[in-house]
Amino acid sequence: MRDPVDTAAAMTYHPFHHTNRPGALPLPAFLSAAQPSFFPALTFPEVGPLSAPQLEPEQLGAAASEAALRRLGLPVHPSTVKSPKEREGPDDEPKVTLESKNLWNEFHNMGTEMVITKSGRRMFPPFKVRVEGLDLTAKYILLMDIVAVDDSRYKFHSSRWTVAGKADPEMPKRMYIHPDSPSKGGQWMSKPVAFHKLKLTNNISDKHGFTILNSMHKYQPRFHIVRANDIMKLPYSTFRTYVFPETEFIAVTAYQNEKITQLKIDNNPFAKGFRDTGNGRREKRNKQLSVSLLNENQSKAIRDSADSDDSSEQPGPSDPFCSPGEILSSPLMSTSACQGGDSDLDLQCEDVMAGCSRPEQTSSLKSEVILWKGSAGSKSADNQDTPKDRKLFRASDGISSTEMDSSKKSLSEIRDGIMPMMLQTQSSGHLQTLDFSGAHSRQFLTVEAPLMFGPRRLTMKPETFPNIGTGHLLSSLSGTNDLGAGGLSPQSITSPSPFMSHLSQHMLTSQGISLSPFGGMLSYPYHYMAAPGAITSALPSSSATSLLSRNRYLHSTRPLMRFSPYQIPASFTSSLLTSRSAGNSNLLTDLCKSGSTESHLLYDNHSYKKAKAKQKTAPYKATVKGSTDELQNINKPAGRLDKPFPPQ
Amino acid sequence: MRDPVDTAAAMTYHPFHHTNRPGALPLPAFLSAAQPSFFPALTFPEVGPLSAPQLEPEQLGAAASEAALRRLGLPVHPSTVKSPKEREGPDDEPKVTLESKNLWNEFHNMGTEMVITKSGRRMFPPFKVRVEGLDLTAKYILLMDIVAVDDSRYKFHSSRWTVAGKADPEMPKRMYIHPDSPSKGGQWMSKPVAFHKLKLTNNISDKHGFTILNSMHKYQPRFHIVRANDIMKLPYSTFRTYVFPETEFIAVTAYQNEKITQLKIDNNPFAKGFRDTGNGRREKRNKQLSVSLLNENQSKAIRDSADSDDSSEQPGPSDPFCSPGEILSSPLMSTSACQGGDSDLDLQCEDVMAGCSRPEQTSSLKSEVILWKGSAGSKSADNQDTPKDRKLFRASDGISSTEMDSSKKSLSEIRDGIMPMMLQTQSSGHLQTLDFSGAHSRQFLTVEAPLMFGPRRLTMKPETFPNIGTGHLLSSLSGTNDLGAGGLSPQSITSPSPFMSHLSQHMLTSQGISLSPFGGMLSYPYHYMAAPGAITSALPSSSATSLLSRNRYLHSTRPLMRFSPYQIPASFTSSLLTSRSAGNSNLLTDLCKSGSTESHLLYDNHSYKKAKAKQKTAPYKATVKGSTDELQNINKPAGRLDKPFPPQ
DNA sequence: TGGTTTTACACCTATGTGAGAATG
DNA sequence: CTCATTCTCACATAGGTGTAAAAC
Repeated sequence: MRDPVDTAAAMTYHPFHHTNRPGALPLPAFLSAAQPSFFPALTFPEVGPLSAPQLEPEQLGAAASEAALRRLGLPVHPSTVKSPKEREGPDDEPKVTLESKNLWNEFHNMGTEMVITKSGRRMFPPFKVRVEGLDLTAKYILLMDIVAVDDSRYKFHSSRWTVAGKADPEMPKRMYIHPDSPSKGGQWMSKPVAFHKLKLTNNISDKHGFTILNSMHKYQPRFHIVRANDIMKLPYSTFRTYVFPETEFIAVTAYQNEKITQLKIDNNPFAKGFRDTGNGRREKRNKQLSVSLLNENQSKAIRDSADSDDSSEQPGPSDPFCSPGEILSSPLMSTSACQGGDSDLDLQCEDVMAGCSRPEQTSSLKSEVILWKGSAGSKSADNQDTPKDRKLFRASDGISSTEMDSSKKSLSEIRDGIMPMMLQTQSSGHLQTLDFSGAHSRQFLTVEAPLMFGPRRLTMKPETFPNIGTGHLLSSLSGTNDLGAGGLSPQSITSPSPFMSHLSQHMLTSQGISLSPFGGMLSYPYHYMAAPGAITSALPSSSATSLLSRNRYLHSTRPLMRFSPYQIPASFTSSLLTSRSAGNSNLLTDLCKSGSTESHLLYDNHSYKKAKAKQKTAPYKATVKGSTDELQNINKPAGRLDKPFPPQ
Repeated sequence: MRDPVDTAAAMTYHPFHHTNRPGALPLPAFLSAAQPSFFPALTFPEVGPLSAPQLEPEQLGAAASEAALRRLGLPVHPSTVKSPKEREGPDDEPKVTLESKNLWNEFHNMGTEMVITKSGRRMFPPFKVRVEGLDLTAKYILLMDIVAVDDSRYKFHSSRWTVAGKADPEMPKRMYIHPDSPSKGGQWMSKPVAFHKLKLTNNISDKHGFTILNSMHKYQPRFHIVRANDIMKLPYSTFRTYVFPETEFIAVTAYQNEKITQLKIDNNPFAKGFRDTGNGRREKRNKQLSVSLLNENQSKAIRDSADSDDSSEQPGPSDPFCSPGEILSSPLMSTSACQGGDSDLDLQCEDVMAGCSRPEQTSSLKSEVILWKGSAGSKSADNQDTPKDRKLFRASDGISSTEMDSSKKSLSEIRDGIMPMMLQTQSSGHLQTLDFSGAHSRQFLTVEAPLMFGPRRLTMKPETFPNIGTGHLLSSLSGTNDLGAGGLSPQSITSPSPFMSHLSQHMLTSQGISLSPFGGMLSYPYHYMAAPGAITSALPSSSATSLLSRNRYLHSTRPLMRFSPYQIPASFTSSLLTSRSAGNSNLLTDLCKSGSTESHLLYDNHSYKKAKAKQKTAPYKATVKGSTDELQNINKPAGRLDKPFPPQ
């Protein structure tokens, strides 16, 4: 990974222009072979840039590879039917590069852990990407979300992570809209796009709009690009989803692997106080400094250089701003970052550096990227391993990308028991004017756009999705866990069904703004929040109700089925579009009240936890079937919601 | 200043292409008139881009204008003799724009104050510039320094700053090399260049490499661009110096003007805790919120938006990374930032935003800039006022720029008692290999380049420079205070003279690296540092000694003469090239020891202060002449140094 | 008991406060 | 010795981070 050769040839994913790296390693046979065989009869009326998986030689470390292989339900090419004119053109084949790849890989190689706390915790290797290939003047909305990787719960035993049963139910995932959205392509491309404000929490009652994760579960951050000049248009826009396998992590409430702890301490500027140099951090440590001595030292030096690095906007407190890990090729440290070629300092990294928005970030261009290419649809095994069973297309120097268009009609064909997931949105909307006034003297934003939600169709093959999925898209599904190949029949918003409950739900709290299709402002977790006094939103008992996102637990009396993170593009999601911005809740709540609102205490923290605990002991299905009472308890508040959506 | 018109036409300084703004105000007559008359017979074999002052209409506020007028000794065109082939070509006419102009102006209009503390303090409106017009692939070194504006000491009385006597002696100023240096033009231009790490201190024993300033004195930050692919080549490279008058400030140990305090609180993310919203900051306040109500509110809202802004690299702790002030045209707040035209949110600021590296920084493009154009040579009055006496060329929408080339032979002619300062470097160098190893596991940097220091010639007219000058270039001069028109005779390194003591001194501590022409590493303030145990550096008593920079106080037995900040390009400086990077001192010290070193406790803090105090009561010259004993005390350690440099 | 989770803490960086100290 | 100007320093605010012990 620190191979000079790697740094020489920057590989970023680009749909059409894949660079073949000279020193590229051969792609595992099963992967290469799998590619063609898995898409024999899939129909791609309009083969999008991502429909035909582009395989790149793998470059990731062993750990990364393993983890990668374990992940299935990869990106799905929606193969939505788009007329040529509707396509976005050649300028819309954005290339996305993960920043701090080296750092991410270091973590990934030993099993990244992300602490989740009640008050919310940032991700440490910060999730930051560099985007290229956007239309300079077109506006885009960039988002990210974090979805469950599988339906397993993990435990850290004897220095290794092992599966420890079925996953706990996932809370609906929020789509985090980058605060700068919408912005012009030129702006987005001018510098790496960071998602620092996205916080992770394990507090299911979180009112900040943080991403709620389950401890000891594995997650995968995803990045989305949507060409839209208005957040209100998100639901009908094409989502281009990028997944960087090395950003996978296991959520924990306390670090399990000491090596991870050490890596965090060594790299996170905010944890300087725990570094060996003197103060704090008593015992432990010492031994785990040998993970890969050379690498460690190198990267350490590199990271520390961030201290003296000034290039970032406003590095702030000692540099917490500059993710040290991405500062890998500062001109002054090119010797360590770019070991290849030139002995002349001045000539190093020239090609790579040129055009980079930040010298420090150049490194990512030099580091390899794993390309995960998802095909249309994938069959999901119960758990990890047996990669062949899955339509996982993986390659190095790339990322997986999915494109879906929820605003256009889409059709799909089912072949070989595999079918691309499609969502058809036949709008019949809602015109509303939302005046977003952030609290705290924030900037004002007035949006006036039609918000349309209409009949939608979802066609899919259930097995395609692991039991634990995004949850933020279709957080709950009615029906059995093994539907026929024909999948669920199309659901229309006019015929409310739990199945569609989350499809149209919309919630934006980016920039402290929450909006709902109902014309009111909603406090962040309105659809499952149990916070006293929190207005949870309007629930017109008519068709509009189907637009409301509901927690999957609402339907726990039936087997839960969730989409795999890799299979459900965020575009369908729409569910929770949030952005951390505490402090505005009052205003939002008030605004919400002004609309047609009702409080829905879906369930409380306590009962939820109880259910969760229960689940840990028994397999998921067992829980669903055996302890319905418990879940019923959780879903009590859902009763109301269930009315318009009879358990089918 | 918030005039929409201003924001429409972005004016940045460009040597050849000066844009004439429609609504430009006429330039003060004396300025226009002064220009030609002051350079009647000056010879400019190769008229550099800056030799002929370009005047731009003024746009600054009253306060800014006043301050600007008060400043003299403006940029000097070195008129160095450069053969056509040696010139850098048309690609080397960089345009530089100060970021956060609005914020800077807000501060400037009420008298910017910068707190200096023992432990070092950042500047608050962060000094950040956007550079354009560089050669994409050529390497550049960007630097900044802060120099005294005049030789006055100030006091804040009855809500206004007034002169309170002669200035105290200045400590040698360090040239802060941007940590990313050297980097390609493309890299520098890809985003604003920030100098966050530069810290201000009043601790003359500072070992961090911070910039040492005198409290209650006025300073002017300067920005320099040097086309060089190696830091070692700095001394022989052409420096393009840019001065933004609105960044002028008075150093204070405690804020004097409450309005400034409030502005800081309102804008500095790190001071959030003092904002009115609840906690901290008890009394005071309330009234000073009316400076310009509308503006205040606007900017306030704008700044606060930084909180939700995520676009910066790693906003880190609460956003300290994004200087709120510069976040003036975030896409979401364009309504307030861009008052003109479109009502459609999506269409606002399009032209301005396009191509900007950061949406927030776009604002600077819209704000006016003051252009200060210095001509070759200037006559300096004793103090402020009487602007006519000075060759001050000033215009709005520009900055002053100076170009000097210390690596080429230079000749000058003396006319009208005014002569451009010139420095001729006839190299006869020193080949050395420096291995820079930062402490703290920092990155490694190995530089192998010839470091040449040879016979040099300095021709100048003493009166050209105010008594208080940069100090970092020629911090002390032997000879009388009023030399004849012929100026000092050329000094050669082979004939050591105090006059040249600082010319060749070289010290780099950027990235925690200090290098000296002697092949050893030097701890930062080695030439005047009094810290116990700190190695102050080698002082070979041979010709090499003349390369060592020495504190001006070493020569205080003679009248002190310093260059005006505007007249001495940093290129000659070379004296102190530093960059904050504490913690490396040990290593550096050790390395220093490995060379031919000796400890020189030049003087201690106490005696220094004593001398300073003394100076406050009596005019500068008086001090020099009358209290030699006091100064002698300070210079005691200098005795050793004086040996090779007999008091002439 | 043991695996998790929670929580009060201490540390880091940055910033302004305000009382007390140093200086004149 | 007093008064006023300056300066210093312990604090408190803010936010992020891991720790260790307690809680669950």
